[in-house]
Amino acid sequence: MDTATAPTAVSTSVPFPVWASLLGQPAVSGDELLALQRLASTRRLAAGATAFVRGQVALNLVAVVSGVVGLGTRGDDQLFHLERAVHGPQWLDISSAWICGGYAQQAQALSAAVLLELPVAGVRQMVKQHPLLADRLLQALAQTVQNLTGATHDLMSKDAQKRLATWLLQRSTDVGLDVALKERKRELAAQLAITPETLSRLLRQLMSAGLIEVRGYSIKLLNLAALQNLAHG
Amino acid sequence: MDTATAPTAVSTSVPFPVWASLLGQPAVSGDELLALQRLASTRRLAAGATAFVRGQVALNLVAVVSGVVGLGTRGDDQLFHLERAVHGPQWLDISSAWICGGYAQQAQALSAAVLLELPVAGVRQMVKQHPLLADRLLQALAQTVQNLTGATHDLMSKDAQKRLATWLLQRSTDVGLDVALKERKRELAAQLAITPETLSRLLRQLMSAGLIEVRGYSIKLLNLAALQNLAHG
DNA sequence: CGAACCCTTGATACGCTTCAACAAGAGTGG
DNA sequence: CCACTCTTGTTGAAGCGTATCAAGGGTTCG
Repeated sequence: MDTATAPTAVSTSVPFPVWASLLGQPAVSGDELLALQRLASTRRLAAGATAFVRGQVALNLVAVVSGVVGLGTRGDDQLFHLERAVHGPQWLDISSAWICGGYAQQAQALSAAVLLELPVAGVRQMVKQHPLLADRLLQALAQTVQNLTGATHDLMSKDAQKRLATWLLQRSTDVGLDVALKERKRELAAQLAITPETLSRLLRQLMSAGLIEVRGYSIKLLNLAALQNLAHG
Repeated sequence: MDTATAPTAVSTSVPFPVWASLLGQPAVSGDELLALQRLASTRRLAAGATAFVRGQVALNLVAVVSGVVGLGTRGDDQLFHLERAVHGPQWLDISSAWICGGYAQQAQALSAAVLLELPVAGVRQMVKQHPLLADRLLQALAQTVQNLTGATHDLMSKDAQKRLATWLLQRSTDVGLDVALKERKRELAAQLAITPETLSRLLRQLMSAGLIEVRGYSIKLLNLAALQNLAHG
């Protein structure tokens, strides 16, 4: 257990790059940033701790500053069924708070993590005087919509192999031809909406076909063209 | 063919209830509405006409005023694969335009339809002077995110029967215990991400179990409790 | 050392798709 | 009017894709 077993709400300063990552380019002015800083509060979560549950009244825009937080639903038997993993710094939920109603999902820290919480009431006030902030928030929400649209599309019209190929290619553009898994394979499987067993079989299958090379948590892409063909064909 | 074979861009006035439906409550002021009216342009689409295609640069927020427009992707062979049907008055795409990049999906009129287009550049200007509009847009986007989150969740953790039960119950709350299909069954199937054949079998199955009664395009729910049990269990 | 994970592998089962055939309207033209 | 075709929904048989269950190997850690 960490020293921070009880989630504490402290007004710690959040580093600038975090804001840049959340609000995108062009950067908001230092003026607005200061106001945001005053509004924001941070919360430390121990691994396994719950950030919020489905249905809980959403008063804050929530972001992950550092660490990994999983989004999903609690199963019937208290068990947590992971659907998506969010690595900081990134928004965790910018949609629920704008609407009267609760969070749509449950969030649970997969590692020790630091959360950033922005009371939506305060943000509403700020938006009135800082149009640029409104623009950044609209863009962030729009990006979320695009991502989710892509995810739904993939789920509806691609099989597991195609989804895996798509995921590998997306990761490769960030890093290079070597994809180093930052997550457990079971978390990757959850993101792809398949079981760990199926993921294992698919990786073996792609390896046998000579498209990739798997060594533990490091995957080397050997045949980009074939992978792209798989992903989009 | 209709009289409007060529999509025409005319600055027709859009009725008030449409704006109310798009922007939600509390209503924006008449002042802002007038400015929006000046900004907006409408486009008539014949059945089958294409509103926009995937990748096309998105300059407008797009809404359906009346009629039905399908969102999906063009298959390999020019064929259109339907993923979601949008009935007017409702937003068709409020996310793509905010981001540098194109539309995420293709949109095609399923019936004769009227589109409303708002140039995002103009909306950006308006947002600076009308904070209430910004708030309404944020809410609309947030609602879209919630809907998509729900959709992805359903796809990942519910089988076809559960999704159908969920859909029936959702429709029933709007209308009553009789659900009258406004769409072809194949469109419903597409929304549920199943084939028409499977939908037919599922309906028969639920009918045999005495949970519903199907007569053509009208479905009567006979056992709400059992359906809810199916949907959420 | 055993315990607790994580990943793998195999056998089997189930859900859904695909393909093919067919019935029931709706529109069309002889 | 009938024959024709087009569309929509239904039904059946077969097959693919993925989940589930069970077992075993590799680590890490107490």
